[in-house]
Amino acid sequence: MELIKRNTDYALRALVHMAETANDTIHPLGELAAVTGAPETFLRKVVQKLDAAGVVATRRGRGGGVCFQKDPDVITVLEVVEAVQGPVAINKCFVSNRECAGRRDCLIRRNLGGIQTDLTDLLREATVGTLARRASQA
Amino acid sequence: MELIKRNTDYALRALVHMAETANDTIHPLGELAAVTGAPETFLRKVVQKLDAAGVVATRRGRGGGVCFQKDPDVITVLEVVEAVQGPVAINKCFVSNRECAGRRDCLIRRNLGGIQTDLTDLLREATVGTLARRASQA
DNA sequence: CTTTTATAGGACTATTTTAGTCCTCTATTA
DNA sequence: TAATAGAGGACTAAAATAGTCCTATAAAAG
Repeated sequence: MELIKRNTDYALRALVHMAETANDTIHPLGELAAVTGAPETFLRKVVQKLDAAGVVATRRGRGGGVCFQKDPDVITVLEVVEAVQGPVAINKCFVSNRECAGRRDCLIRRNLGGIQTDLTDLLREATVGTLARRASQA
Repeated sequence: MELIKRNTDYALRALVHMAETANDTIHPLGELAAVTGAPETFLRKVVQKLDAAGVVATRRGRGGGVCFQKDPDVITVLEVVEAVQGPVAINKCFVSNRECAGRRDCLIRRNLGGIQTDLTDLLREATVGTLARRASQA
């Protein structure tokens, strides 16, 4: 099981690449696709989700592309994962209650809630900004 | 994304059920299937993996079934997840190096290793024994 | 005002993973 | 030796993930 799927992996690599230049630089998709190794059409879908989540902004037409919509230092890994993949859950009980419907007697729900919280906290501690700084220390 | 898939969910529910009786009680698969809501043939596969991992032992023939091979208090959730689903990884980089092949310059590998470690630690802290005790305090 | 460049967005397909079934075989014990 | 219970492999089904394609729209340059 992999927590971070390919789409989020592409997103993180693209965002860290962007964080290595001035924050208002506009990066065309072609550039991001080259840097991340993602197919450009696929990366576009990923970027659209980051846009919808308010992480990046996009511009069409000549000179268009992708730039940050907020400071990389306040963009958490959790935020990116959730924007691109959807909610992070330890199991079905924590995804819209569709499995256990919040039943009081649900074993998993009652016992693993703490792990769920700790996991999301972990993902909230890392930001795109910190990743970029650590990445640039060769 | 769900960290705990259905097979592991079944496994945990079955193990906690078993932990609520004497440790050497033999539970036929039919009983475990009824308690967990899993199809019996599917649950058998799950039990086989727990057996291979040394978590439970099985007996064939009349009066046969499944019992603990070690104390529920030393069976960690991580152990169950890994036995049933395979390795827990934050992303491809941490599954047999097949994506980044351990490259020094792999962004994800260098930066998210800490989260990987913290996550497995979380899953190691909970045991079947503690889950069972918390489940029985209605 | 039209050509060029670049993203938007939806429908579609392919691949992989997860879930579950089925059938034959072997072990156990009454 | 009949009945019961798991072993193990081949197979199918369903769902999630990954990726493609086509048409439309926006922006800027000429």
